[in-house]
Amino acid sequence: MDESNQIIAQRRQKAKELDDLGVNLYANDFKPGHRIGDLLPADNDSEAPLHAGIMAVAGRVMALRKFGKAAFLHIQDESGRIQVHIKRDEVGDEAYAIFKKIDIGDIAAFTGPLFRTKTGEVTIQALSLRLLTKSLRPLPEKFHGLTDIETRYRQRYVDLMVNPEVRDTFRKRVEIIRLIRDFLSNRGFLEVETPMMQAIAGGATAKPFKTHHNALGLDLYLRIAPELYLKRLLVGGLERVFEINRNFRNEGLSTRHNPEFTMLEFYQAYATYDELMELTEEMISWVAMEVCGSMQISYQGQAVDLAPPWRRYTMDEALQQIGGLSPETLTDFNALKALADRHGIALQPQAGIGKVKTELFECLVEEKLIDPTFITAYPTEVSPLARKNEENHEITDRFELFITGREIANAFSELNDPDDQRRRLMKQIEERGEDEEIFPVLDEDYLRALEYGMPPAAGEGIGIDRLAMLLTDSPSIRDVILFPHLRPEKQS
RNA sequence: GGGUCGUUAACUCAGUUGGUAGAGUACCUGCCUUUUAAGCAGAGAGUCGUUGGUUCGAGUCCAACACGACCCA
Repeated sequence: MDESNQIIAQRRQKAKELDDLGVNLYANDFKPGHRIGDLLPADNDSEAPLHAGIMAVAGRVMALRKFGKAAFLHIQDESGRIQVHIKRDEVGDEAYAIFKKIDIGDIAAFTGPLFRTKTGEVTIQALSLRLLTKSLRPLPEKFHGLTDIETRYRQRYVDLMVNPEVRDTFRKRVEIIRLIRDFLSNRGFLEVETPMMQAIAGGATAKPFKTHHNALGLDLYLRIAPELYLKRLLVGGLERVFEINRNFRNEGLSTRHNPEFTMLEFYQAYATYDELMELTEEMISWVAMEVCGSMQISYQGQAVDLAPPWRRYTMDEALQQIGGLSPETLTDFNALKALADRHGIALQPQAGIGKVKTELFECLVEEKLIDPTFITAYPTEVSPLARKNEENHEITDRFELFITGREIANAFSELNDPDDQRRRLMKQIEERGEDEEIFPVLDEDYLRALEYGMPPAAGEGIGIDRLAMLLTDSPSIRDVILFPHLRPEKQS
């Protein structure tokens, strides 16, 4: 696709010819009077009266059918696509000569009244035209469009231009986030921003990206979670806070993982994880209703019913009823370890019964949870920031939400006992194994904050990308991230 | 990290047993004032991902590498 390409050379030649005629190839003095979508009758009503008067629209030329002294073309702006009819007799010889040098892909403006063609299509009868931006590269073919996945991700601008369903997906993504903001704001949550660059990357178990601040002579990490900062705000007296922003994890890429991804976290003082289950059901089903028009949706051919209430299992129940474990196995550490071994699960020597159960759950149960399902009673061993259950200290007051076999949310009543928190973080550090990139040091300031007293609270994280995948029926996380990470192209 | 598949014109794709590369769209020229995958006629366009190897001869066979997709870890 270098500059010696024939089509590009021809377009550059046309651009030069237009320039020689005194046409500004990159004019910025035209103000559209109308959005294209506003000119088109709703529901394709073929009887609807048309707007009267002279319309002035601008957009990208997406299709062009020339007939010598007249032509039809389609121009597209963000709101829609409309046909334009242009006749030499209407616009004059000079303007028509310029029009003949306009290519598919150029951005142009047209003015004129609306009419219907004999096939009934609402069309602008051009009285004048302006070239606004010359395009030097050809658009993908009109019928098959752009389907090559690599090009679609690398050149998302072309993907967005020619694939309306891609524009639709990203509009829905924006809408999902807006609705969540509204939902939480209406419940008195305050949207806050906490550091992306952290000296200690806490709040989750993941490898962070490392960076360096020159003036401070300080290594910093891109955050893997905002959790510990948001809970500091609870200490400070902000009783309902949320943040929707990027987290960064220095791990592999897949259809479900991008190294930077968008996370909602919210915290509510004096609430418990039970209340957050209700809030989550209400919020996600409402967002689905608003975005998809129904709570019964389809994901990759699979029916998913998002209407509350949602199923709830404790982890032990799920392991028995869905994973097929017997009650005896569930309490027999050696039997659990043997079962894990049979499923090829590699366990650290220090792994306790809670860790083994969690691994078995991920292996045997997770992918079978298609309709929304809350899994509660997570082992304390795998929940270092969650409050222990009052009756049973081996489990926490925590849930995770699974839909279509994927973890969508993780929430718990918060641990606010500073001494217990210190012990649990220390245990994590001791057991981190050889991987020192995880949990580099104890976050003493967080513990100090807890010592001031954090109100009892519950908090939750929801993966926005995965929620967007679900509600836009997208098979890959890359389909809901505008510019997903790929290896750089070779520079020619 | 491992496995499978893919990479050919701007786009979407063919390419047989190894014998100097094809189509549609796009682009260019001509005709054409209600078309919409407009039509008709004609022309041009390729480092077959990269680098090696086998061979008289490689898009095709072999190897390594690059990029991507999917699956597994």
